[in-house]
Amino acid sequence: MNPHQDPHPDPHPGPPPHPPPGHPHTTPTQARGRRRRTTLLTAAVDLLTEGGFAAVTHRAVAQRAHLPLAATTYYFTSRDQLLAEAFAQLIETELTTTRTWITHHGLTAITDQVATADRTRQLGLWELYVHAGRDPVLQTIARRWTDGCVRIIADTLHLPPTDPRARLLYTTISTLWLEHLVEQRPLDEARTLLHLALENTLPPT
Amino acid sequence: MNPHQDPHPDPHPGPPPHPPPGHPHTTPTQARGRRRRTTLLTAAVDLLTEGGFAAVTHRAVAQRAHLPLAATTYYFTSRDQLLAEAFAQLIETELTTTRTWITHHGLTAITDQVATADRTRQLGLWELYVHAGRDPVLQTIARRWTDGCVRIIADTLHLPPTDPRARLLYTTISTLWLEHLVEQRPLDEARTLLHLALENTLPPT
DNA sequence: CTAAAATCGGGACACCCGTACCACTTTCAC
DNA sequence: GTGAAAGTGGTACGGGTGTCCCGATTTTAG
Repeated sequence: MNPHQDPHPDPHPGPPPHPPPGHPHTTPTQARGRRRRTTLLTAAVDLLTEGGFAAVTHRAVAQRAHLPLAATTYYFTSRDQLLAEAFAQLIETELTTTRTWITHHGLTAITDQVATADRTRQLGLWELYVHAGRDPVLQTIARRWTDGCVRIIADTLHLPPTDPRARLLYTTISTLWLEHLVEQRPLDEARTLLHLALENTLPPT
Repeated sequence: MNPHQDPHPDPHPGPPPHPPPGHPHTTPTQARGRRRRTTLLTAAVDLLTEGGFAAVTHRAVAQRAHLPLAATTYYFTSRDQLLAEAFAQLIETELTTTRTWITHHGLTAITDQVATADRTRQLGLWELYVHAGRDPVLQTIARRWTDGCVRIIADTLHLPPTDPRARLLYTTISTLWLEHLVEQRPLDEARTLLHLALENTLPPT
């Protein structure tokens, strides 16, 4: 990932009056800059969902955003940071999307939501999720993802957020989802198993 | 993945007397060659489990196997084929390992097996599993993996291989495993949930 | 023993990558 | 207005990658 490692040891330490000469690497102060930054970010998210993980390169992102190559290094310290922010944004939108879907269609319709949504998009999501196991920064984002999903299930079933039954149901849904995505197993099996899981964990009152 | 695409359109079709001049790309006829091929394969598996997915490059594999770079392209048509075979082998060994573990220690001890085993190794496994969603060849191997795991659970619980309860239990175990791997959640929670799942799906007789 | 087939391995090609450089323009505080 | 700060973008560098070429070597068939 890092061809060179710290080619500028900065022989004269001390509080830099500013980051190098230029390079905000955070939220820019000017309006256009902020717009550009978010443009780059959404371009990164799109690439992530299309070609997965390896498709998010500086050049590809810049081209997708119709910005020069140097813009990516200007607004983001490194590819890793870009990836992390893209991951976080992807997860937030995904969480709100599924939450509204479930409140409208009910929990058991989650199988249809999975079937409907963009397959490669979800593959990119899981790809990055697994990759998070090797990167502490991404790891916290991954936890946010799992917690969010469990929370949605708990809310839908009117359970307390920490009820182990919600957690348990999520484990089943998660695997069914991932298997459908990766192995393209038929949806009927997933539906059947989901109903079975619901009966097991929430015996009919 | 493919810098060039088919630079040799082979203007004179017809059954090639042999693959190009050399290049078996399958099991070699000579003993030494067969040994070399498996050496490369295990080197690929090792790299896969250490650095994940992106670490399996021709050069890295060759160096690990103490063979020249050209050996990798000689015994495997492409990096993708190498990856596929490494994936298949990794899964077979993993399946037999967990099977013997479970028959010795019982199903609920699976959490300890997960805790014991090499973390990066399992991350590489899941990484490739998700990647299989984009590659039909890997997809069949991924199915073999899931089916094998379900089969192990069914056998352990003396259930018929297609019993949905075994399938359901696997979904829970799978997610708990993956979450422990990626998010490094505490093992206690996993143990508790596993017991809960067992009680739910197999009510005490 | 000999020729053909299989195998070997060093080097090269073409490409893509992340990042840094640096002259240039725009924006903004005073 | 004016100078500093922020932003901009073409370009270059050093490195890694998959794959191929092709002469040299080994194995094997006849």
